[in-house]
Amino acid sequence: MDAVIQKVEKRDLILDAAEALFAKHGYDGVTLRAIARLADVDVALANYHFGPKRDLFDAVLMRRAQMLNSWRLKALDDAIEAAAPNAPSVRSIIDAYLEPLLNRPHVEEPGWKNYYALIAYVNNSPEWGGKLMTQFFDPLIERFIEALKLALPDADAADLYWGYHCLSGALTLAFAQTGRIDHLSNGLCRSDDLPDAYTHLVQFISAGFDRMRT
Amino acid sequence: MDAVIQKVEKRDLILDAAEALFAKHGYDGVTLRAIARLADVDVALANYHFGPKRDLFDAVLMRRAQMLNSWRLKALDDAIEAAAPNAPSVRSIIDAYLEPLLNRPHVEEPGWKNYYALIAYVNNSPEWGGKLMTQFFDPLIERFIEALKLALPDADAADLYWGYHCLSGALTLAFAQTGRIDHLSNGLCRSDDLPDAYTHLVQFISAGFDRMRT
DNA sequence: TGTATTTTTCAACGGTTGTTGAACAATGGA
DNA sequence: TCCATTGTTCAACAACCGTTGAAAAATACA
Repeated sequence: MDAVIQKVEKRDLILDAAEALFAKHGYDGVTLRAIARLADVDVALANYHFGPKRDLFDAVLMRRAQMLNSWRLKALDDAIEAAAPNAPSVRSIIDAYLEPLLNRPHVEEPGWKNYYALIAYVNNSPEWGGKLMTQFFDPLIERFIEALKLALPDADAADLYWGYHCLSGALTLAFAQTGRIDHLSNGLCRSDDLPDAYTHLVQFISAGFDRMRT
Repeated sequence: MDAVIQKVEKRDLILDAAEALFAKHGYDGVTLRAIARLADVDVALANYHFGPKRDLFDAVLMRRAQMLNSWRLKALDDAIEAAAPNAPSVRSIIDAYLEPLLNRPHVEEPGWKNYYALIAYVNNSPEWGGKLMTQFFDPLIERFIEALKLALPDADAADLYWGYHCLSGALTLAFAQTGRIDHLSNGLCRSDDLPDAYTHLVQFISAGFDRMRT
């Protein structure tokens, strides 16, 4: 009976609304007025809490990036530890990268699905892909590359980087839920079935790295 | 000495300028005035030739999609014929999908690099990825899926569709030239080196499909 | 309670957007 | 040459943009 009624801050409502709209229409396709309308809040309030529009965009990206990075880091450490003193398997490394996207208490929350679509937008944008993704995610990804070097000691370094690039592109598109695979497969596969996408991604991407075993 | 001086139509200048800007900033990040300025043309002219902004965007997409589709179709037919009466190899099919992006007389033309970046934007957009990519490319892709079924007769259909989805995501990101892999690899790999990207893509993606051999 | 601080609203600013209709220039066939 | 068609420019429209400063409301603290 100690139900905690948490007051929902308007600041968070703005973040949620911005996340949903930025994910659907990109940075320039969204107006502060549309965000304010969806959050049921005055236009000026976004500027009060976050400053200019661009800073609000960064705040949306940052919020979940920190959570995701810590989950992935722990999953990777667990995989390495579980295999010690042997090297971790390729598959366990790829799984540590993907599994935190799903198997956390948050899966149901629609905000995360929006966030995955937003990351796809950012990752593929020549304007921001190089800078923002590097800033938010690459320190962690260095760790995954290092782990892959343990699993594939004879692999060429450039091959590993290009391999991760393939993983990144495949993952962000698959989790962007664009509806394309639904059309292409005539309904056999569904964009919004992230667990199914996850299963196929692990399989397909692991095979790509495994071939680097010389 | 029969040099043909071809008059450059302003209509084409608008298409080129729109392509370059849409690729960099997305649909909503570009104004008709910016396009007109880059093409050195009056604002109203875009509307005269293409109608509303959205139709200009479609025209940009369509122009090279038709060329690309015909080249890919021919490359696929050649691969199937070369292997006949045996089934074509996975690698030859993937190569038929990727090779036309590079080995054509146009490689030097910067417009194509812009176009590849633009396709990455469209493919990953929840707003258009499902509709536009389906409309412009999927009829051809059905043919590639059919060819893959010949090469992998025991593979599950859903696996093939998800496999193509991985290919599509990896390809569009790699060819978007976002500069991210440059940062991540500390300059070892270069985003704008499309031939290098192509080599690694063929290798990595072929491995993913090859594992479907049961 | 009264006061200081934070949060939220309101109204408005200058600037930019896509689009339009009318005027002007270029072109092509008679 | 003339005219009809096509291509291009110009000026302007209403609508909307991000941002701001001041007023009002809510909250926190004494």
